[in-house]
Amino acid sequence: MDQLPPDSAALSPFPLGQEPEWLSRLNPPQREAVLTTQGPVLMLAGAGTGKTAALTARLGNIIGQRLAWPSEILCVTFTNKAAREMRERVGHLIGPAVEGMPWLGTFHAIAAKMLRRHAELVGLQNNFTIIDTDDQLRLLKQLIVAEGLDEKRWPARQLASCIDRWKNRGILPDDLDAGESEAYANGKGQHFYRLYQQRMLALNACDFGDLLLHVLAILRRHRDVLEQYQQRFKYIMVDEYQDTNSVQYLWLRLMAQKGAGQPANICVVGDDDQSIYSWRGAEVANILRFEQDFPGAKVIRLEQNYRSTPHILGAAAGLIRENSERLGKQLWTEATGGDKVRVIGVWDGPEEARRVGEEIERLEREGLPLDHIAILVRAQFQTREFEDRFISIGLAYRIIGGFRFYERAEIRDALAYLRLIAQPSDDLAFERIYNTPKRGLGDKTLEKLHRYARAQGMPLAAAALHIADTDELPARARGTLLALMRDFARWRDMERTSSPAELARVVLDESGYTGALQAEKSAESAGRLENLTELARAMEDYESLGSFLEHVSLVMDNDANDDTEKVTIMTIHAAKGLEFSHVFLPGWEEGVFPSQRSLDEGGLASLEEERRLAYVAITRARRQCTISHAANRRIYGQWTSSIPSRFIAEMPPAHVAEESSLSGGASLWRAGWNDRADPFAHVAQDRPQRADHRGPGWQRASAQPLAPARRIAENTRSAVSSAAKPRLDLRKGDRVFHEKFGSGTIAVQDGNKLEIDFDTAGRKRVLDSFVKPA
DNA sequence: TAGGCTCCTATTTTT
DNA sequence: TAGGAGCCTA
Repeated sequence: MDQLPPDSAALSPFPLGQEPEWLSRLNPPQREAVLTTQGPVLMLAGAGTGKTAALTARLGNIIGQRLAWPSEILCVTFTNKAAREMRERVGHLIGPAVEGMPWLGTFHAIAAKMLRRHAELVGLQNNFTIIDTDDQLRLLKQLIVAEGLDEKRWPARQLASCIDRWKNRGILPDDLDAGESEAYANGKGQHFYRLYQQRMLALNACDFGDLLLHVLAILRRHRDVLEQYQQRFKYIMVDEYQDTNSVQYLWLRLMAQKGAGQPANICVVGDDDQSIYSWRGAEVANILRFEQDFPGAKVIRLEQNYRSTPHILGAAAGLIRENSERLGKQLWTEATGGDKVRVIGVWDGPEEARRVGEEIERLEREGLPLDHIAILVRAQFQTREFEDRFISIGLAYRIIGGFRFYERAEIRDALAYLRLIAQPSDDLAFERIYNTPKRGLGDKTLEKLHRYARAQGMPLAAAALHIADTDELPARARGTLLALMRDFARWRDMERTSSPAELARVVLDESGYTGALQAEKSAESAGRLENLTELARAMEDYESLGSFLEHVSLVMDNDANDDTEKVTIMTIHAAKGLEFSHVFLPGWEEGVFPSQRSLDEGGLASLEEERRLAYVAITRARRQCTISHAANRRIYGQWTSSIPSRFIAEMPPAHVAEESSLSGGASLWRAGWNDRADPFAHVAQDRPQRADHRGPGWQRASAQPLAPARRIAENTRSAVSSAAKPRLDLRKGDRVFHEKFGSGTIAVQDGNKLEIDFDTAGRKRVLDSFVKPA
């Protein structure tokens, strides 16, 4: 493995001794992947094997060798983050030439770009709107109700997920077979799918699935367009190929086709063992049959892992070996030593959070920065336990996930205003804001508007203007509508002369939106106002409203620009592609992980996906991986007891160290229980909201003999952290604002820790970095 | 029309 | 448990 294959030197296009550093530091398989520039290549890259380095080096080599211009390379990723990272890293290799890579981006961004060029071929205008799931659901709901169906019996969500699935597979309404149509409302699936697509065209709108589906339809129906792209793209590269769905696959295959006898220059990178998005339409089969799809494909395995210790790799490898249907890889590392994967059994959820918290405090005392530590969970609800605990012990954490920036209600509202300015026919945007902020326009008015708009065949905004001339509406509603439409006319004028950011600020102000939020004065409203400010700030980078709107629907994500050291809490899905020195994996219990739903539905395939998820989780860790399982857990307010996850037993014992607090803890508890009236009153004080829990788990946890030890740990900790400098701008008695708890008054200041009497949430201990002066 | 009350549901979520 | 959605009443 560490010997260069004989032909390797010959492969090098550089004279001996003059190789650039980025090439010579690659290992042999990476090098082979970089230097194989003709024909299809499948790069099977295990976790932590330097996949991105190889991929960017390959790009750099192709451009550096002048095998293609940057504009002749199609390079697709799944996330904006990956695209950004790739652009940056290639930039380091080839310099400003990277600016000329217009076709490096996410599938959706690239598809949108193509679609804007050829929109008329599918009946759209090139300024079509890209709608999000929220708009999609509202639209579907309208259709369902309009067709006289009970929306409760046949939820819009269900229809949305059917349509999504069909689109992911490249099925148009006409191609849908009767069996599939059965999936919604007794065979009405096809009917609704067709209605929805018609409505989308009428609205000049696309959902995410449409972007790819429309482009596929164009490529299939218009040879000239297809050939144009086939000729343009001399090279195609695809990251995370195991996550492609059918449309993406068909799309790539069409584009990669060359004339007879010419090999397709397509290079895909992926890892079948890290395929965890089948529920979003990803087809592992795409990567499994790459060699058949592209005959003569060279398969290159990247198996040398640069991330984890042998024990971590061994545990992960043993686990994933339980799966069938694998291309098979054997990860290895030159690293030696390191701890075994730890498995800890605890009594219940709160104890688990306590243990993890103590462990993290210990690591912190040993000098490990908090941002090297992550807690990776199967499902969002698991984060709460940790959040509660970390707040009470004053441990800095950050939760990744939940709402993305542009999914927040206030951002969507603001965007709806802007969309309606850019496109008066955007009915969905109109509906969203016509009574936001509240201006006294209700359902009755909207219904009339709808009727009028349909009868006249015009968009809602136009109908609003027209109807104001009639007696259809009461005078007050008429006046309000007219005023609103006048505002829009004014904003549209302004759009031509002002920057998007300026326009946004004016619109939010003049519409009364910010005013309404300011008047609200709730814990959330302050945060919302801040988000709106942030939105306007983000718009400053854009020339036109149109370019901003395109960007926001496809590319905008909120990387918390927060550089303080914090423990990261997130789902395993969100952690794919990341690495941490120390990783905690809580909740490895049957029913939680693997999740109950995957056990109930989906059979073996879905169990194997859970197992891949476990594999991804373990391989995030560089030095230490700690798995825990609790005997009791409260899920949806119900105490449930569970057994350890099967995945624990599937890891080879040689790489695992098991410890349990259960036997010792429980027997000690039994011995001492009668002697103590309420030995853990202080625990209850910590969490008064939990004092009424009388479930067995709670009682046992309260009685945990670990608690005194914990008290000591906390004392030690505060002795240490008293040294942390208090903030000079805060003092006892000051009014402050906390994002989660709202406003309150500082009662105690202890180093960087505060005890605050919150107006609504009561007294809490928090870190001063979490509050700001009110 | 708006706010209050009750009922219902509940993974993962790159775009 | 908790949040959202829909229904009902002032």
